[in-house]
Amino acid sequence: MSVEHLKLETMAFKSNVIAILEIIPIGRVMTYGTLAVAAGKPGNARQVGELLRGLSITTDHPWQRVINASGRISTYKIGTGELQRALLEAEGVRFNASGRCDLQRLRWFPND
DNA sequence: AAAATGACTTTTT
DNA sequence: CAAAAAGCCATTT
Repeated sequence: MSVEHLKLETMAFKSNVIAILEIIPIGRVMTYGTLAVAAGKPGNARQVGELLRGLSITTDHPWQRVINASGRISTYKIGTGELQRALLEAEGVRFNASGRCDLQRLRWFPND
């Protein structure tokens, strides 16, 4: 495989992630890991996070619908996770006392 | 080119 | 159940 091809592959991965991100229904969530799987690169959860960081929060993308595998907010490491939580609560996502949401019920996958 | 990094995840304490 | 360790992999130093 050529280096060029690999580069195109990661570019495709990134646009896939964005495309999927855009169609996550309001009030539903995806984890970094499953989003990576849906975009065609299992094991690349961290790279999904990297990409989302690049979107720099103020965009129109529904970045708030991506959370970690334990059902919690992960953005506190780069800023305040309060914003993400508020945005999610505004669309109906509830969080329990330990900061977790019901992943079993709210997890979404294309073709759910 | 080797080592560190990190919006992660899974397994093991 | 919470915390630590180990695994992971593209990107950045």
